[in-house]
Amino acid sequence: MDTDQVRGKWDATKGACPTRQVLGRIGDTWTMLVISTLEKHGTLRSGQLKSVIEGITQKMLTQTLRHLERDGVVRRDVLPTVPVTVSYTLTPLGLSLAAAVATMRTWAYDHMDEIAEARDEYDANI
Amino acid sequence: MDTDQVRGKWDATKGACPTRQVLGRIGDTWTMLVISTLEKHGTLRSGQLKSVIEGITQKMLTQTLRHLERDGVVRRDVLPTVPVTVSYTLTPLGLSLAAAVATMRTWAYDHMDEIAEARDEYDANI
DNA sequence: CAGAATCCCAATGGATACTG
DNA sequence: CAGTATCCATTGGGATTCTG
Repeated sequence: MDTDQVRGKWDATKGACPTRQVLGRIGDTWTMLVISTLEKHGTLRSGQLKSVIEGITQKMLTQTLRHLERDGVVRRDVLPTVPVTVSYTLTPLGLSLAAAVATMRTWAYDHMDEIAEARDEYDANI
Repeated sequence: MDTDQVRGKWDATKGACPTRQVLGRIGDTWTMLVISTLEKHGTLRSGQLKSVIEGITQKMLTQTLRHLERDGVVRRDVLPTVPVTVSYTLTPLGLSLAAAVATMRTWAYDHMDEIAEARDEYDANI
C-alpha cells in the first residue's frame, strides 16, 4: 500500500489527498441523502429508497449505492425471493460517516439565514 | 423570506433543502481547499493562494473566491496600491465552517485505510 | 498583480427503454 | 422489483488571451 505515499505526508493542497476524494463523494448530488435516509430509517429496500428520496432516478440511486458499497459504507443484502429482494444497510463505518455528515448538515442548518443574508447583500451591491 | 418555506419544514430529501446547497458547494473541487488554506495561513493575497494551492487555475480560484465571498464566508479587501493588492480572509462564519469541514477531513483521514481495504475487497470480487 | 473573457473537452446526471 | 444500457443536455473546469 503506502509505497509512494507515506502516512503523515498527506497535504490537503495536493490532488491525491484522500480527504478530497471523500469530500468529493460526499458533495455529489445524492450520496449525502442516501446516507442520511439510511441512518434515519435503518435497513431499506431499493424501491423504498427510491420513493423516500424524492427526485432520484433509478440510475443515480444504483450508482450511488454501488459507490457506497464499494467504500464499505453500506451493505447490500439479496434475498432469493421471486422477484428478488434487495436491501441496504449502513455498516459501522457508514454510521460513523453519517455522524460526521450530520455535523455538516447541522452547520448548514444553523447558518442558512446568515448565508442567505450575505447573498442578498452581495447581490444588491453588484 | 420564508414565504413558501416555513422553518422547521426543511427535509433533506427535498431538493430545495439548503443543506444540500451548502454540501454541494463544499464538495466541489476547490472550495474546501481554499477554506482550509485560509484557515491555516490567515489572510492571503490572491497570488499567494494560487501558489499554495497546487494546480488551481486563475479562473477556478477567482470563481471559488467569488462564491465564498457571496456566501459571507470570506472577506475581500482591496488596497489601492499600484498595481492593486487584493487579500482574502475568512469571516467568523468562514471560521466556523472551517471547523465543520475539519470534522469531515478528520473522519476521512481516520478511515482512509478502512475505505481502501473495502475497495480492494470489492474490486477483487467483481 | 488580479481578474475578466473565450474556447473547448470531459464528467454529471436526467429520461427512457430493456432484461431476469 | 432491481438493475443495466443508451442517449443526450447541462455543467465543471482547464488552457489561453487580454485589460487596468
